[in-house]
Amino acid sequence: MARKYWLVKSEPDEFSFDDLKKSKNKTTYWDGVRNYQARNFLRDEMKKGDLVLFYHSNADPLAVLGVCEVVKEGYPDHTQFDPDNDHYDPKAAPENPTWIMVDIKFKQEFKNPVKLDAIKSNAKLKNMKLIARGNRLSIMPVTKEEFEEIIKMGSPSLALP
DNA sequence: GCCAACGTTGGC
DNA sequence: GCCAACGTTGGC
Repeated sequence: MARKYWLVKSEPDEFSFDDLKKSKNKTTYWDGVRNYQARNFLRDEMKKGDLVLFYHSNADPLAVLGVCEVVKEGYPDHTQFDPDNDHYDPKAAPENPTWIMVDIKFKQEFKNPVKLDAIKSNAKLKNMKLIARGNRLSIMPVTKEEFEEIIKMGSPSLALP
């Protein structure tokens, strides 16, 4: 199976790219996704070794900060069972979890964060879901071509395996 | 802070 | 199963 490419959004006030870099083993579990379409990506399609663009939403600047990698495939998001957690879901049952998370690991920080404006004005990126009208998905697939173009804009010298 | 767009909920 | 109401997202 060929490697897939993704983009995840995070509000840096909640969890920033820097927070990921400072996490233990530069790895975190991607909890709190409560959208079925995004859940299906987490559960069915994100595989170990897939590469992920890390985007800051509701932020200044609005930009892709760098790249991380899926290091653990979909497993139950424990926060759905925790009444004290903001993402608690009273309808979720441990024997049949509704919500799924993966683990991602920091891989590369861009020299130049790739700003939303730059993405919008790049003709090669005009079909990115990120800039589609009304898009609210927090996890979305990115094509190989789009991924490579973003890399080129962010860290021209970076060679990816 | 505004508001358009979208997903979810719940009454019928 | 429809759809109005509501809550959330996220750029501006």
